[in-house]
Amino acid sequence: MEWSEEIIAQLKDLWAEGLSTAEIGRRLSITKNAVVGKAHRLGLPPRPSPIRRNGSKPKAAADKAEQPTLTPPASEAPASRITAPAPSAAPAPVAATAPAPVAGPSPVLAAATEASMVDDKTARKEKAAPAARPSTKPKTLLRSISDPEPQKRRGPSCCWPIGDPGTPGFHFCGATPIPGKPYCEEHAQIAYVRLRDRRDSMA
DNA sequence: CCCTGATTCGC
DNA sequence: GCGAATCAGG
Repeated sequence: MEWSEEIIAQLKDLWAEGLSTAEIGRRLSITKNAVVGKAHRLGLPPRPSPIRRNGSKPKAAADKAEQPTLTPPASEAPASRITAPAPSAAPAPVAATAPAPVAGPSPVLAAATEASMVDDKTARKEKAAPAARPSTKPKTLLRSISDPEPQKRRGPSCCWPIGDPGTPGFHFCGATPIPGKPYCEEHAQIAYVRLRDRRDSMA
């Protein structure tokens, strides 16, 4: 895997957005392990992990246990864990039960509601979102998120990866993104889709 | 079972 | 440096 600057930028971006490692991996056509591994090497902020690895050492490395003569004072900073709503795991507080106000052009709520209903377990087998990369599904999905700062320099542009990262033809969408998001409206639709249906719809 | 992220360790 | 294998919690 060639971790070009672009790819790394993408990784950081997606990581900062709170996407799951597997999700990021899917987007970049790599495995989640690669994502996690790279993220660690990059020193990206760890995510709230369900597990705590200690005590049990499966294989080797059980010898270099600890250095008793070295105990740096734990001056840990207050862990400010932002509860960034993971798009693929925790849909934003969209109006799930609110009947979409038919009055105005609000496909947003409708779509969002629909997406919210698509709960895992129940619909994961259903191809509710066969969204691949360059898909064009007229669906608007917005997410309430305190913008994680997409790009700063120059005009923001959609950074949805087109093609496989690293390959010659690879490029980013470049369209004007939704405010607060790294993707344009078109790609935000498919970017924030849940389910792993995507994986077989890719490439 | 599915998901998740973290760590280890051979390459 | 990389990431599959593995671990481990939900």
